[in-house]
Amino acid sequence: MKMNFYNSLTRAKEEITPLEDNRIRLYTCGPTVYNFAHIGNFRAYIFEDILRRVIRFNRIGITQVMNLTDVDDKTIRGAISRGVSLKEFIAEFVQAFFEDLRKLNIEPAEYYPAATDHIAEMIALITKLFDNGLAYKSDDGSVYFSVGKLPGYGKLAHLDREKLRAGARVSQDEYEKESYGDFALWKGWDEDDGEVYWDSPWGRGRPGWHLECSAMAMKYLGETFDMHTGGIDNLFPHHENEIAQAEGATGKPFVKTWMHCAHLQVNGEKMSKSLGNFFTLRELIEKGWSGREIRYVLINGHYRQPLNFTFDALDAARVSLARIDECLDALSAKACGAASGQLPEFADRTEAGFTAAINDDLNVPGALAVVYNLVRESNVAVHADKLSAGEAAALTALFNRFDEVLGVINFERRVDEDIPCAIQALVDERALARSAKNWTESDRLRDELAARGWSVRDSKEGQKVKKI
RNA sequence: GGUGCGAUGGCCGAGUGGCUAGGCUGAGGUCUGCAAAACCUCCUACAGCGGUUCAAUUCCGCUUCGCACCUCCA
Repeated sequence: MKMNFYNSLTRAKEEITPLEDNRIRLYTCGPTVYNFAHIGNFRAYIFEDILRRVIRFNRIGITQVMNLTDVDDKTIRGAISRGVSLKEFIAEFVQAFFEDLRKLNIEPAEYYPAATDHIAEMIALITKLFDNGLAYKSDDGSVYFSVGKLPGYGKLAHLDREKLRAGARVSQDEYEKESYGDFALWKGWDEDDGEVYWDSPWGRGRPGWHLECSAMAMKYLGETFDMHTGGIDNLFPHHENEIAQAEGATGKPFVKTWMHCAHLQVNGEKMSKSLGNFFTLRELIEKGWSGREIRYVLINGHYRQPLNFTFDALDAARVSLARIDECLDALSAKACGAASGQLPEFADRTEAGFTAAINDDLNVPGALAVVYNLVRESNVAVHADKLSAGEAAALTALFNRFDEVLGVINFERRVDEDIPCAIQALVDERALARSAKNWTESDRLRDELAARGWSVRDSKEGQKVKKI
C-alpha cells in the first residue's frame, strides 16, 4: 500500500518512494544538549519514531541520522558557568537524552553524530561556498552566507526575501552582515567563548548553528537524500538555511521530502523553555506516570496538529491502555500457547484499515480507532466463547503487528507477577468461603487482598488475582 | 506588517459533499450474591454569517476568536 506524506516543501501530500535501494535516508534534527529535553521536544522525536516505524512497517529500509548539537551559545555558556570543558558539560545531557529515548520506546537511529566531531566537514563545506561565491568574511572574523546570491532562497519557508523584516526578537542585531537575511556559517571567537574554538582558514571560531546539519547530513546520507524532519519552528530559518548551504555547495537538490510536526501546547500555548511552561520526562515519571502513558498521549494526535498536553489526557491514557491490556490478557488466556491460526472473520479488514490510516500522512489517531474497534470485537468474541485458540493467537499476532508502529501496546506492559504464598493463602481461603456462599467473609478477604495490593475478580473460571 | 495553521459533543481527538471515527468522563442497562471486567444504549458535535449544491461539519467568501513562525527554539 502506498505511503502518502505531507511535504512541507510542496505543501501537498505526496507518494513516498525511496530514491535508492528500497531504503529511505532520513535526517532528523536532534537536541541541543545543554539541559534535559522536555516532552514538547519529545513530541518531535516521537513523531520521527512513528515515521521510521511506519516506513519499516511498509517493508522499506531506513537509515536515520539524528544530530547532537553540542556547540552553541547555550552549551558554551553552560560549560563556562560550571567551570568544566564543553565535553564534560554535555556528557550528562547526552546520556540523559538516550535514557529518555528508551523510556519512551523510541527506536534508536543508525547514527547520532555530534557537531564537534565534524568540524573538518563543516570547514570543507564553507570552503565550497566560498568557491561558489556564496560566502563572505566580515571584519570580526565571522563568515556569512550571502542569501541574496542564491536563487531560490526561501523556497521551503515560502518567504519572499524582499519582505523579510525583523520580528520582535531581532531588535538587537549586532552582526556585521551585508544584508539582513544573511546568516553565520562561522562565528569568530570572542571572550564569551572561553576555551571553545577551532582553527580555520578564517581564523579561530566555531561553526554556525545551521552548518552542522548540512555537513553531517551529506556525510552520512549523501548530497541528495529522501527525508528531513523536525519541529515546525525549524522550518525557518534552520531548514531553509540548511538547504541554502547544501545546495549552494553542491548544486544538487538536498532533500526530497521535508516533514515538520506541530508543537505541544500547555493551556493553548507552545510548551517551551523560554515560557517556563514545560515538563521534562523525568518530572512526569517522578509524578508517577509511565513512559508508556506519556508516549500514548504524544502519539494520540496528528503530528501536524498542535496537541494540548493535560494531566486529564494522561489519566485517559492510563485507562485506555488498561483496556487494551485486558483484551490482550483475555486473548492470551484463550490462546493458551496455541500456534497462530486463521483470523476470525471480523478481523478480515482490520490490518488494511490500520495500514490505510498510518500510510495517510501518519494518521495515528485513525489507526488507534482501528485498534479499539478490534479490541471491542475481540472482547465480544472472547466473552461469547466464540474464539478458537488459534484465532485468539492470530489476533494477538495482529495486535503485535500494529505495535510495530505504535510501540505502546507491549511496551512496559504489566506482566503478571507470581503470587506470594501469603496472598495465595488468602485467595484459597476466599475460595472456601465462596463455595460456602459466605459472602461476608468473601468480601472481607477481597478487601484484605486489596489492602495488600492485590485485586481479585470473580469469573466463571474462578478468582483472578492481579497485582494492583 | 508578512506568512502559515486552526475552531468538531462534558474533555481529548480523527475524518468526510449524503453513510457509526475512536478514547476518556457521566447516566441507564445486561451479566454477577455483590464488586470488577466485558458488552449495549444515551448525553443525537462540527465557531458565526453569507454563497455554491438535490444535499455542506466537509467546497468558496467574509466575520470573530485562537495558535505558530518572521534569524535561540522540537
